[in-house]
Amino acid sequence: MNAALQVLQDRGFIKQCTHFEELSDRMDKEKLTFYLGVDPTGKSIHIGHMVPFFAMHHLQEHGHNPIALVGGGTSLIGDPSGKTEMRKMLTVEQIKENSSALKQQLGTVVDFSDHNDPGRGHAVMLNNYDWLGGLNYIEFLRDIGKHFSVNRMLTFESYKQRLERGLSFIEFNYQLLQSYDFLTLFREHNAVLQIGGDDQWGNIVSGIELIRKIEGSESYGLTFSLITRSDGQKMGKSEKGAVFLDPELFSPYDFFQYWRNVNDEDVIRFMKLFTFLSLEEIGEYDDPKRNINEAKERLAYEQTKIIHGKEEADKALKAAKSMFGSAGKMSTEGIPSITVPYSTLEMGIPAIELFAMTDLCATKSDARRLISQNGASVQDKKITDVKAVIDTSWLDQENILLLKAGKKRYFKVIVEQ
RNA sequence: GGGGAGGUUCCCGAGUGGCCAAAGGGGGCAGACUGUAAAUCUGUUGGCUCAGCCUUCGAAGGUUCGAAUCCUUCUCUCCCCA
Repeated sequence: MNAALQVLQDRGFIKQCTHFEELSDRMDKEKLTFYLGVDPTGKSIHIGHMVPFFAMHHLQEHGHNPIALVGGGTSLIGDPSGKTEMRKMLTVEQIKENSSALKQQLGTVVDFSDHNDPGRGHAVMLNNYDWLGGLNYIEFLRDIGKHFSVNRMLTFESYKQRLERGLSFIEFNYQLLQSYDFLTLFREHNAVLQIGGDDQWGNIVSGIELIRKIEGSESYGLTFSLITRSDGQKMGKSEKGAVFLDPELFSPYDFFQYWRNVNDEDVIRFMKLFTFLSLEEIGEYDDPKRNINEAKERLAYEQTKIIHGKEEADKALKAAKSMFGSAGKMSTEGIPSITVPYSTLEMGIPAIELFAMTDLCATKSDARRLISQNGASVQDKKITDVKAVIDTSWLDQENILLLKAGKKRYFKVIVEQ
């Protein structure tokens, strides 16, 4: 088997492939250009979207050339695959904004630079709005639409589900546009392989058929397992909402904690998918005699390093160790914080208000609840009185208040003179 | 175009004049147990100046001492027929 495919196989990425043998042979002979569609539906992607990008990374490292295709045109429509409802349509401006943020985030795993490393492929980012935006409806129907059979489209799993609940015509066209994307990239960039999550299987296959019908050429599709957690929770969802890559939306410390707390059953699998550690090294952690918490810590560290950089990863690790470690001086670096003026504390501030100011509690009622349920601490002292007041006597020598909610959510309040 | 069913608190989903801040489940949070895990059990889950008050049941009006519940108009969704 081709080396690059072997890597993906061994790491547990691959779900389905249109013609595996043929693709493998071809990848042995030449460096391919392949593409992956990304929907710019938000300011930030979250880790649930990352699997295909890690796959992209591995392929790039083997010399193949990635195209990250931003769905600027298609997201004006919304892909019905796997969704129970129609998606919100976005404006062109929103999409532009989202796209640039996206590129930066993808840059953490895919190298978009103009490097001269001969072993590594060159990546580009394109936007399908460039060719979909000015499309002529009549021409499109005549040239592309005639190749699609409605009967066949209705047999696709992704449409079947939607037929129960209702499917608008606009969404029904999504498959045609995505197929047209593949055709365009095939023609203009010689892209012969499309990768994506397994929910994209139907759309990918359609694209391949379109290319075969119009160009008479072979192209390939490769999909990756949709990652589920062993507890059935959706990947990338946490109590704080989606685990975004944008540090503004989801702090590196919480990001680290998210990975630190994955289920036992998921650790090794996630190490393979979400880190660049060698399989040998991962194998060492996959040993029942070994403390599984070491593996979790490593997973959290490596993943944070990839997305937020070494510095943030070190900080998060250090903070985690001192917070949860038995002894030693607390290191509060890397813990999410807010800054308040000294005067706020001088008069004393109700603990409820203090907690409500942080991300630990959404409202004062929330803070009240936390305290009455014995979940709130300041400087490691449990607050049991709902009416407790915090003043300057609580400050440590660095003028910091360390707040804790529950057993593992920390927040620090920096008091400025 | 005709006919029908609906829009309830984060989600699903009860409720059809006062006992409704609204059952039940899911999810979240907290506590117990632990390994910063899972599972399990318990509590909690609109806001606030918290024994009280304020704002919520698609939107706006109306009836009533009193409306998520009744009436009117509007709006959106789904289904059947054309």
